[in-house]
Amino acid sequence: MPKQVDHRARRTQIADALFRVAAEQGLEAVSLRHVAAAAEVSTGMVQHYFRTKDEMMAFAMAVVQERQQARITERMARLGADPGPRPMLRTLLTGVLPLDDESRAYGRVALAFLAYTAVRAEAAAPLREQTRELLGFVAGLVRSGGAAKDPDAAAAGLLAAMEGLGVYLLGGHFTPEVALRALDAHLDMIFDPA
Amino acid sequence: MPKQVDHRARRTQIADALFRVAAEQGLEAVSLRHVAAAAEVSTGMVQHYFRTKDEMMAFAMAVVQERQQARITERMARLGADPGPRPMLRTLLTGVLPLDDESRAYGRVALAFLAYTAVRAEAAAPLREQTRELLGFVAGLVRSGGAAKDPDAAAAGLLAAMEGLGVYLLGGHFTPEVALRALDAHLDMIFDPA
DNA sequence: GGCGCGGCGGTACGACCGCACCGTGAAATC
DNA sequence: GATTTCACGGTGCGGTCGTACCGCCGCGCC
Repeated sequence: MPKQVDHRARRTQIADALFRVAAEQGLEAVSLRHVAAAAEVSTGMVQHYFRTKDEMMAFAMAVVQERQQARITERMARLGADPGPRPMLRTLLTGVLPLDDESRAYGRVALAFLAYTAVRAEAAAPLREQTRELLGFVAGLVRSGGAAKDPDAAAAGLLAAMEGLGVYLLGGHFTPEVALRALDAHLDMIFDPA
Repeated sequence: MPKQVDHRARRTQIADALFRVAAEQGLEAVSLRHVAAAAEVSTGMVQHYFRTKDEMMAFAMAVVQERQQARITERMARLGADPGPRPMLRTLLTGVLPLDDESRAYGRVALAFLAYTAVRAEAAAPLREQTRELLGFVAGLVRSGGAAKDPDAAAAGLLAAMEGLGVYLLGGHFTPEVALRALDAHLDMIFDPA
């Protein structure tokens, strides 16, 4: 056996370069050469770790999902034991929102992938699964709040509001202040109907 | 003066071809040749009406916006005189949601443009303006409903929920039934807090 | 200590891209 | 009816794309 290389680490490092390119210039600027240049490696090396561009894209999408998932669970874990459903929800939702520069960069990439999967139906399944799981989790929290008439519908609306706020934040339509105020107003309506 | 040609009509006809290509294969498949082929004209003709590709894209984006605006005002007009804020809002929001095949195609294109503008900041201004106007209108309706504590925040949340529901519908994460149920639950919370 | 194989760089190919630029044809003007 | 002017169609150029493929380098095993 020749030189030992951690394939997953190398692939992740290439995917990070892909994110940088996509966040700055959009997904259509993502080419093997550009990604290789951003990663400061040769195009041959990129090809060595991803046999085709589609394979690279699929891996990058999976990484985005994993990071999102990890970000959520990490934030939830840091919250401590059972702080009640509303703080948990708020932590979850604000954790996903693109409020700082780093998460805005990720958000741009995620949005690009979203548009990408809208046309390539076969790549949309994992995203759907993630939404489904998140929806179930949110619905459970809403239900335990006890004030919503239709917890499933409320959870779907809340998740959709978060997604929309994210889109508007990325487009610069809303400021973070407006988005957070809208989110809190929404949580008020669910947990504390006047 | 030689042959009389309605420039706007020709440009719109080309833009429609662009929409077909973008809806089926994504924005990255939009090239002068593909659009020309979809419009069943020569690439030279496309170039004659749009000096550059960017000009064509900008025009197409403007058309999407105009159609969206027209769709909204037409639906509102058909509603009759003063049916109250909640039915007006519901008509407005369901009018924008991608619930049938045609509006799903438009939605895919709009989503692609959204990701497009997330990277080209100079093209985002008209979209921002449209959101701002819509937000003002929705806020007025929410305010006249009288039940919301913070009408501006509620309007922002409602608009965001609509956008998010649209995205989830396009991605197939939500069925139209779920989306409408979530929307009605959201309107319930705003107009009829239990 | 040669050998083999994985890691990796580099090049070439065919396709497609945006765009510049040509030529032609026909309608309106004088 | 000559001329001007717009409306196209077609071709070619320079560049980038994804991908196939070759060849070297160096580590680990027999």
